[in-house]
Amino acid sequence: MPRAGLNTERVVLAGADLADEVGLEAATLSELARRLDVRVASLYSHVRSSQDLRTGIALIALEDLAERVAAALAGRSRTEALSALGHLYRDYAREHPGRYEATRVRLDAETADASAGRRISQMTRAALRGYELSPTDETHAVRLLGSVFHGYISLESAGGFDHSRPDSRTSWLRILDGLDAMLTTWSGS
Amino acid sequence: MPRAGLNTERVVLAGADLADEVGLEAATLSELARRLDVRVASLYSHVRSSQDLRTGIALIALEDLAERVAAALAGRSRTEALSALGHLYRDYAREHPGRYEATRVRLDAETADASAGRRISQMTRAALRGYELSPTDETHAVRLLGSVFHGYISLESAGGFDHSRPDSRTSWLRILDGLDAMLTTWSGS
DNA sequence: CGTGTTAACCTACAAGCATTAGGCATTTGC
DNA sequence: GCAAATGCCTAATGCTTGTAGGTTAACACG
Repeated sequence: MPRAGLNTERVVLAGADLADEVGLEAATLSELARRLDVRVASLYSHVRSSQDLRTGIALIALEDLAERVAAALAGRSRTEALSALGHLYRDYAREHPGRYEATRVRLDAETADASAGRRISQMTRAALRGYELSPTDETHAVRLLGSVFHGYISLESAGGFDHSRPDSRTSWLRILDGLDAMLTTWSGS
Repeated sequence: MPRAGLNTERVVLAGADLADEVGLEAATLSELARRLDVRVASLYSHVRSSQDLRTGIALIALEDLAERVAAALAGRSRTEALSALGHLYRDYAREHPGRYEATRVRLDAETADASAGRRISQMTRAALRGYELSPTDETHAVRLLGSVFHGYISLESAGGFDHSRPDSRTSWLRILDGLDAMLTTWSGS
């Protein structure tokens, strides 16, 4: 019988696609094996554990995001950069819900440090430079943006804004606008 | 042999406590049965399913929160109300991490409608009245606050702000301050 | 004080997932 | 063509959820 010809990368990629389809929770090794037409035990040659698969998906997602962040921020600053970042995250979460979910799994310190996560926060920080905040406020701002982006996306994907007016996109625009104004105000304080 | 004397309320309460201790994910019916010194199957007399238990925990948590929100908002408006709300959520999430997590489980429309969640959003809306926003902006503001609170708490509890300066509380204060300023600005637009 | 009903609890079982151990077969490098 | 590495397998264990159906304690009532 012919082999599937798997390796770690292919397994994790297939895992990421599966997570996008059925949600991270439901992206089990069993289901993955079924899709790859392979026995569950075989996956353990490529992935250490179920948790390890999730970590792998998270790393892929962070790489994806870092790439998009870099592209989105090129040549932009302040209002434009902020808006680009906001839309980017929201779009990514819609396009790749499973991968996005995975970015919230806890990584141990070393893994997190070696991940694209660091690059992302550095780029975000750099994008905020246009607001001319104090270094401390820059940190607060990075945390604020992370919170709003993640929080909004999370509530939205949980269906929190469905069936209620105004539509979600309108709120999103208004919020990005508000954040821009807020950071502009921070410049002076 | 003596009976444990359980009923739905006691089981769900014990489930909530368990979730606070070990996390919502790890609060399984098996573990719960172990703690209550009862067989797993017996729990099915009180709870329809594992998901049903989680829903029950969510409803408890929403009740808890509604109560606290009501107390926190009494006699406060604008800056004070916003700050009280912010601290309240953050404190609750620290005090009852499992219950807080449960507030994020998807509820079906009827359940959500009958839950304390509605009351919470109504009270939140009322608290914002002091900013004299347009009805539309009031909705945007409720969504923004929900996003920031949930997002920050989520990132913080995932350890995102550990081992980095300035400490998390300082950022939290700064962010609440910024939100207040932002809503104040919205009044005029 | 029996007696019947209800509710609490049980045993037994089936099915799904994660994980490990150990073995066979296909590729690949030499 | 052969050895080593790699890919995949079967088998078995343990944990979780969930269902079916049986037993017994508690309690109200004649």
